[in-house]
Amino acid sequence: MPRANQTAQRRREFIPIIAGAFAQLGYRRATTAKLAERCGVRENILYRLWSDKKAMFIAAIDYVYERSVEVWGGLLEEQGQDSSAAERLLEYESHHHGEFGLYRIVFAGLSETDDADIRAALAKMYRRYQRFIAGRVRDHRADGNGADFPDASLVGWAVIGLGTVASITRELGLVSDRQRRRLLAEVGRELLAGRGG
Amino acid sequence: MPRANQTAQRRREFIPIIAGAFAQLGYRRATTAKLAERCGVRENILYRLWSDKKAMFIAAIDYVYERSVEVWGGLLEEQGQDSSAAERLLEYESHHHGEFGLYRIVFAGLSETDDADIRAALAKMYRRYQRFIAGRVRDHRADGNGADFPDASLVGWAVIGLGTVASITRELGLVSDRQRRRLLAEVGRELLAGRGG
DNA sequence: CGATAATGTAAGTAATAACTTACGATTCAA
DNA sequence: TTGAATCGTAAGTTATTACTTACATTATCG
Repeated sequence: MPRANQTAQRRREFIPIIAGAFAQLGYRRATTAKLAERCGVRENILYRLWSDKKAMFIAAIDYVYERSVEVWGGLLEEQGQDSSAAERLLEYESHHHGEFGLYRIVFAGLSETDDADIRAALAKMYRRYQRFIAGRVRDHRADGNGADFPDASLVGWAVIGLGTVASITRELGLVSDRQRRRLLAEVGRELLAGRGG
Repeated sequence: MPRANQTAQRRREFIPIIAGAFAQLGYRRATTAKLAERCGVRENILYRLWSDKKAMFIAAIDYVYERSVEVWGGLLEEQGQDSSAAERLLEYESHHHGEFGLYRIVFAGLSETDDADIRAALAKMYRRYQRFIAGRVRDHRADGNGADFPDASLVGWAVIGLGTVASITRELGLVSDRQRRRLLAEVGRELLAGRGG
């Protein structure tokens, strides 16, 4: 009998490295040669694990989203605080957002949006992201904090927009870290609270 | 004597076409062959007008920004209305935003941010864009509408974020046109007004 | 052991795309 | 008319890169 198949294990081993490369370099510059080099193997090894480069990219999107959700999930479980999960999420993001390269990968993907599979992967990720945030906003408001306008689903999108622009300003060195933290905290809190509608 | 040099004229003639191609295809997919084809000439003609592809891209960024500013400038001059310029800007953007492909070009550029020249062009564009919006927000508030918190400069960035996420949702077909309009109008108006701080 | 499938290396291939070169055609003042 | 610069075409060239193939090595389990 031959040796056991380690495919799943190796995928798990390589995908953080691959995601990091896509985040750092973008889709096109992250050549398969570079990906392989960073993984410490030859290209054909990667091609045994994924059908093509696109599949590697989509796997990276999924991975990076899951990492984010893990962190956010942890924030939800921090009980016994007087802040809501939504507030903690904002607070966390204002300090650590974009840590896993989510936004850089998204930008890379958005330049490839005429590819149906990449579009679908991004769309799924955004939908789940927005739903998660909107849910936290609803919880926050249900606890008697703030009004119901603009509605939580719109606020979900707006918070994503806030995170995106925060990433852009960091990427391009447009504002100081302190200001970026204020942007997320002050505007984010304002969106969260809504208006007495 | 030879014939007159038409360089500037031709640049003006081609750049909208080139900008359109970059917006539609992204940086890498907009090959110089395609750009030339759309302009109805051969590649070397473009290379006589710009030193390289990067220069074409940066020219496209500038062009697209200037088109936006033209439109917004027009909105400012519409006097005799009871809405402020900031409100009209939001209203306009909620219906027509992204018309000139600004966001698609930006996404393309953000995937090339390790190129110093492209970074610089994008950074300049963002700074001017944010300053313009923040100025309108200040005017709006100075007329007695709303408070001064969060401050106009942060709101400027937040509005850009709003426009960005609106473009993403459209790009990926994530929300209906109607909801996207609500996103810009309702959340935008909320940001504009600020809180009674 | 030893057969077998997994794992690895190294080289190759074919397509693409940025950029160039050679050269002919056109315009226009002198 | 003509010479010189502009304007145009058509064909290279060179580098890159996604993906493949051929083949050697290794680990496992009956």
